[in-house]
Amino acid sequence: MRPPKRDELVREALKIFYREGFHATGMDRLAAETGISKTTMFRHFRTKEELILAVLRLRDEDFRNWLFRRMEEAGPPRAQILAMFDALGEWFASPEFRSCMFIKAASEYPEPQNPIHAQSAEHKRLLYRQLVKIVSAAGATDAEQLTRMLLLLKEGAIVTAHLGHEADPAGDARCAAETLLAAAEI
Amino acid sequence: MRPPKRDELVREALKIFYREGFHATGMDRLAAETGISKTTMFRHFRTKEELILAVLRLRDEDFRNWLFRRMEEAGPPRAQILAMFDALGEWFASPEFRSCMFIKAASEYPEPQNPIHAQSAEHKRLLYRQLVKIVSAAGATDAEQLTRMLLLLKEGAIVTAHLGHEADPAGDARCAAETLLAAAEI
DNA sequence: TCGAAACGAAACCGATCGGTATCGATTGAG
DNA sequence: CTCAATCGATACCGATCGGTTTCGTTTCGA
Repeated sequence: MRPPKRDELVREALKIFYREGFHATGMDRLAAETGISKTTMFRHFRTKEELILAVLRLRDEDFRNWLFRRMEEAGPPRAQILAMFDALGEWFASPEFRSCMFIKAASEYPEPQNPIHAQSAEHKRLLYRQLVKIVSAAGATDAEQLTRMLLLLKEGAIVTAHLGHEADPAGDARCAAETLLAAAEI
Repeated sequence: MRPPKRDELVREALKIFYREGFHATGMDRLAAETGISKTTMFRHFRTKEELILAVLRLRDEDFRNWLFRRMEEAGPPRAQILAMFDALGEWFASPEFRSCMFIKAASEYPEPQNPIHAQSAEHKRLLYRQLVKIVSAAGATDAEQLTRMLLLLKEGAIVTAHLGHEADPAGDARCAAETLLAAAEI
């Protein structure tokens, strides 16, 4: 039982930051809602920013693990790519869905040199590197370009699902992705 | 010279909110940076939220006017659609670019029933209605679905340009759009 | 059993939050 | 000229911000 409170804090803070936003969530309310004292919080993290960075690290791990595990279950590369959009659709349908944590973080910390912004960008870079392997395996001629296009659809679907009236952004994205794959002879 | 300060305030507040975020910008600092006294600010707007809503109304008008005027210059419907992505590319290249104001607003006010969130959603809806006419004129069989797909690319390009390492998200989006148009026989 | 480390309760810090109150100066239309 | 509306300066309000300090309690391995 070394630092269990630290992990518990990061997990709980993730939920609250995701639900309410970063600036809107004060450390006092964080302490009240998690049941973890402010003293303990600031013993593990010297600043709020450090806590946020830890939260984003956890989210990056959780999200990429979840997404690519879902995709792997689909079988061959082409099916894996399309399965990404099916997974997104399930995510959007959950009542807790409130857009992408990293898009939100970058929105609240807009300067590119900000550590929180930079770490959010890193998440997107890792996603890209992971996806480009699958697109390559699917036999794409220009796998990098196709990957970038597919990720545009993914990001667009996320913000549209959060902001939109649209019935099924994940389905639209999947449909567009099928067209892109067909044009790439995949 | 009826209420010139009001308009000036909204214009200046737009810049600052866009640059720094909503929660991060206090009314005191807004007064200091605009040179308009807090007294006057609160005479025109009863709350910060009312000011933000006015800012978003202005932004909605400005952005849609700018974008669709740019598109009209391109000539026929198909060229107009592609011109949207060229316009985005120019926007991304400007040093003041910091993502989409409405995506940011929805990020900071995540609950759908929040007035700021709702008004941001309304902007996206107006964009959709305007674009679907052009896509229809281009001769699309399912203009609504095609419009939704094109807007996914647009939103994806915006967040990727803000968050990304990517060299040219607008170019990638345009390229994907060309594929979608070709598949729709346009 | 002892000591170090992890924890909590609570008070405290200066700064800033959104918003108000008071009062006097400026201005423009009748 | 007058009167009402617009504006600014300044001080103020209670609440909350991120962060610290103090001190007492719990826990667990050596």
